[in-house]
Amino acid sequence: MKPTRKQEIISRAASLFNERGYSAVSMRDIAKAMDMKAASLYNHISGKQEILSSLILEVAETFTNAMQQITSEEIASVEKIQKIIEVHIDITVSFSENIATLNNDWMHLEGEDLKRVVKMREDYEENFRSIIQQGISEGAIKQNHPEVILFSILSTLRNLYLWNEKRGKMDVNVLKKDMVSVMLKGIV
Amino acid sequence: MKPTRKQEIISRAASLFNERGYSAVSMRDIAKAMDMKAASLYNHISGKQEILSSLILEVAETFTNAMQQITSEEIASVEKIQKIIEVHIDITVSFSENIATLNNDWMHLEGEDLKRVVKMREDYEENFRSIIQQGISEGAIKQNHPEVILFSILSTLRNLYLWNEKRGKMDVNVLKKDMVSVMLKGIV
DNA sequence: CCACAAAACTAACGATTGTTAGTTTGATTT
DNA sequence: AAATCAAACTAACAATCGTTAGTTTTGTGG
Repeated sequence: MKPTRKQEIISRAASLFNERGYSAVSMRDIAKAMDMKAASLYNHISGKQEILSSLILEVAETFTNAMQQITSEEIASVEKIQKIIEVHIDITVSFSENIATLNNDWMHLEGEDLKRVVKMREDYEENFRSIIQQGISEGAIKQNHPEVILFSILSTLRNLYLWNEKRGKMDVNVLKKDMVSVMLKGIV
Repeated sequence: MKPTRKQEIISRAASLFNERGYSAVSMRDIAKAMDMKAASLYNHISGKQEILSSLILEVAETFTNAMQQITSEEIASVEKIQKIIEVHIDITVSFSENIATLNNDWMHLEGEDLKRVVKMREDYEENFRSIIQQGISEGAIKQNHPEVILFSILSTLRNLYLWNEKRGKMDVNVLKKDMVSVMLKGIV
């Protein structure tokens, strides 16, 4: 399916947001990238804020759904963490610019959208935290501070999108294997 | 020593940059946080860009110096990585808002400052990469893809600043021990 | 207490911001 | 060929941007 004009606008805007950030990109910048005038954008979208929220909500919901799926599975905690890593890689491949916008510009969301995204993020982290804690109490995960484990893995996963040139040359399955190995078993 | 007026301005501006990003913070916002009018800021600084570049250059040079110090030491590669982790934690404690600005707003630097910061970043990564590669060739580090190791550790370290409320309750030395353990030896 | 300098102020500038109103173009359908 | 409608356009708006010029206030050392 070829993308609608609206989808094109959102996609080009995402590239610009990722280069300079939401606030530094004007509607005229987006229009220029589309080869049109700023006013014409409003035939397709209701405003700058709609571009931001559709970029962010799309990927935030994708992550939420993936996490709920994994949480509900009846497998060992370590296996759940492995699946989280793999699903992060998959989503990053498909939504790399949405993720960049989520990471960098979520605070420019307004009203209900902002609340929803913050809530989804908190829930996501809480689910992840539970998995780690269960792994520790089962003895499958070492007794490090759970927050340190959570933070280390999540930081790496959330920044995967920064890594697209190098990742492009690397097979996704090899990447998954290496990431899982480094994060679960360490490097020494 | 009590801070100069200029230092106060830069420090308050850093807080605002971290909440909303450089582009979304106006000189009038900074002035309001200082309880003065925007024009008065110019008695102390040459412009918005000077605030940004002094925040970023200060911490970028701190990292560069620390890395050069570690590189020059005659210790095992794994020990070097451990020192990098520890020094990142120390610098994050002292310069957390500078680091946030470096991470999020470096692209709004202009001219020579931008070039310098990008160069320092590349050099830093290259030094880190060499240490990892030497560790692998010595057999002290597992044969994962070096870029995966570099990226995983660096992502975690660069995002430490996001973690200040929780870290505040945690002893820095305990944090260092846990971080080193998680990143070097894994979690399972 | 006066002189001087540092640091605040008011006012304004030209540029740019997101957005709206009203109009024209161009393609498709009747 | 006429009618229709989506999608482009021009023009303009009020607000805000970083910054400058010129003036007044504030505090300090002689």
